[in-house]
Amino acid sequence: MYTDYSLRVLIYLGTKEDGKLTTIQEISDAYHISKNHLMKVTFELGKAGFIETVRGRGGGIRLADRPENINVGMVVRRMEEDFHLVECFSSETNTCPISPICGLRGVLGRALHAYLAVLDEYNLQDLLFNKDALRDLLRT
Amino acid sequence: MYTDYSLRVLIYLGTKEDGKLTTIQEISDAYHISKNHLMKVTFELGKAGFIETVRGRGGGIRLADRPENINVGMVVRRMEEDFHLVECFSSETNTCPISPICGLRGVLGRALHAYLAVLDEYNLQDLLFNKDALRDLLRT
DNA sequence: TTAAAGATATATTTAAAATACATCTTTAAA
DNA sequence: TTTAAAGATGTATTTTAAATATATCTTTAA
Repeated sequence: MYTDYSLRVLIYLGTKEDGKLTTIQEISDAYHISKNHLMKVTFELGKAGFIETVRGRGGGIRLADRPENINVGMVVRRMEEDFHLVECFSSETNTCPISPICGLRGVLGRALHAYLAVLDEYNLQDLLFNKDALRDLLRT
Repeated sequence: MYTDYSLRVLIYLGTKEDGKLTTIQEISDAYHISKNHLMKVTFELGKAGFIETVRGRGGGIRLADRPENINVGMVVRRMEEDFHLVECFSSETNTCPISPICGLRGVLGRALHAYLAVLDEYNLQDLLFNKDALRDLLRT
């Protein structure tokens, strides 16, 4: 749900010097997305432990760890709560009568596993290989 | 978009005797989903060549090929037009300033590829291994 | 010729995402 | 010690897309 914006926030923070704080306003300006919405994203990123948040004047957010240690698969798993491809993935709302014996969930589950396995091969550092160019595009 | 219902329609048709026609009404009743919506799904399934449609009295729909020859990956690819995980996947509406040099699209693209590769390993016949039980659940 | 079936366009409803608004808490600086 | 800048948090509105509904048309077997 917050996956897109979460990754963008982490990329933004990754272009900053280590330990430097960044305000949500600044990221909101850079990507032209709602500051209020970003506050929720950063709140979740903080709860999940990917970033540190510092309240009060002079505060802001920063990566909680080095980019090499922030795994893309983990971020997606934490920020995208339901990978609900077909109705039967969420048992509360499922109404499909064949779900008890249907092979679909297994097949789609295996596919999802493969999807996340690829993301597990990458960390934030891999997305920052051209850090200088990213900085340029984000500070114009 | 139509993926869930498309697969359910194909499973339903797969439980029928070869060549037998099934009305959309019948499938709508079995799954308790909107007949009008299913008509759009079957229309697309027909256009994509997965089913044959027969208009007029006594008409209906049937699989266009044997279940072994209907690949799950192909169905998902055809029925789910946009696998739009982050904004930059659809260039028309993309506003992300870093998309020209961002590594995210590549990584997510590779993950999507792995996802579909798993689905490519399965065909409709694989989803019908317990055809009799499926029939029971669908005709009650 | 009529009724049953799919074809097709438009409109409405529903649900979720995105955004906006408002108020609170924290904390550094004046 | 007050104030302003920052994040925290809850609620409401807007936007978008999916799902459903309505209506009319075409096809075709009985």
